Amino acid sequence: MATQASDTRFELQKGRMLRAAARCFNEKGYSGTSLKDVANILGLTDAALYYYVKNKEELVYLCYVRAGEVGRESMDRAIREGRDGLDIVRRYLRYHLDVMTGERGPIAIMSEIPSLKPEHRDRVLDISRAHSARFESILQRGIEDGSIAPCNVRMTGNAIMGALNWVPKWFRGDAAVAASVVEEFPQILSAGLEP
Amino acid sequence: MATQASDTRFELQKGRMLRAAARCFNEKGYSGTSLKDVANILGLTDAALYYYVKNKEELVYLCYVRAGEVGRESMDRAIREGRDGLDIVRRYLRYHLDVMTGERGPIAIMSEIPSLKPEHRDRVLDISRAHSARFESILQRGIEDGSIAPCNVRMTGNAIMGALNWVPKWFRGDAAVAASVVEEFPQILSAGLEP
DNA sequence: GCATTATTTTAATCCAGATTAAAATTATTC
DNA sequence: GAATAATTTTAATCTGGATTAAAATAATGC
Repeated sequence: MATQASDTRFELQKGRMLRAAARCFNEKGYSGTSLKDVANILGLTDAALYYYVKNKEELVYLCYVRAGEVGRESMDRAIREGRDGLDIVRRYLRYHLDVMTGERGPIAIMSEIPSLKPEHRDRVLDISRAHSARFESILQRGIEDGSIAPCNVRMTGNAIMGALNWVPKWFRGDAAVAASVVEEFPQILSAGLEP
Repeated sequence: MATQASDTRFELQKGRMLRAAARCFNEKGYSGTSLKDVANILGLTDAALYYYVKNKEELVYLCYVRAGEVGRESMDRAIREGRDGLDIVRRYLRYHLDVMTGERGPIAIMSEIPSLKPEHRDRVLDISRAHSARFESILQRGIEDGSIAPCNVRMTGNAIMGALNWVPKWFRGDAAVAASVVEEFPQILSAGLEP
């Protein structure tokens, strides 16, 4: 057995597997996706996936953790580079959409959190809630620095994150559409925030 | 508001079943929902559901058809009553959210369309696409009558419908939150449309 | 009340797809 | 180029919830 963190081949293949799984889950739904479907994309047999993951539940869990990491990275970068609240929101949306629709995508929609085992479910919920809370605090910051009009940050956050999370539902990998999404979505979603 | 045969005992119970199923699917995910879960809410045994529905696939299908009908009714009413494009958009959002968060709700998130059997899947996709197309044409009408600023109606439609469709993901039946959603969401989602 | 129909339960079976163990292959090390 | 470790496959088993048939109960009409 390899020391997982250092073994590049193992980690590369595992990453490919998570992306293939995310694609399947988004396109075929959870129940409509068998391990065979995921394995086929990789040119493997379903049983081979068990070398990388304990079971299907863990596969889903890791897809969700990965989705969370990608979201956090986009937000980190936006906060680092943005000038004010509104600018950070727009950057976050752009960076995140860029990943979602690009090479590192797709990102799994978290539709099956409740069927994860308790520890995994709680972990994913924590990640998810922390992300929402961070986004709301960016909105709050924007209100305070005058770049965003006063609003209910909870509801506004729900609205924007909802539109964002729904993207994988209709986006199917078309590069032209991807460009259009990255270009226009941030503007569309943040237009209503201006004072 | 066709009440049709829905006042028979059979239809009433079937309606209750669909609402219970929608609630389970939204809260526990599709794979996390057994027929027993749905039956328990109704004080029945899982096998009893087969009196109302051929199988689980049909249960999901009917949840989605019902979601489509509710959406269409809200849109019909908004078009009937609205003054201009923007006003119709706002009314649609309010009417639809009112149903989603009210007594007739919840409405199932369509997460498992791909695992429906072909005829059902195609039917739901048709309904879903028609609904999106109608919404886009309302946006277009708003642009033409000057109530909405020129925009990419496809993308703007995707954004607004995404935020709307995501609501059942975080809304859990709290009446105070429901009031807040119905009150604020339409404004939040349409603020960016004004010229 | 009695016959008929509607609804629900009990008690099984069924089955697709997850999971596993062992064997086979492929890569790596020295 | 053996020896060892990493990866994948083959060929089963296992399993939980879906499904079904028949029997039991409740409702309705006459």
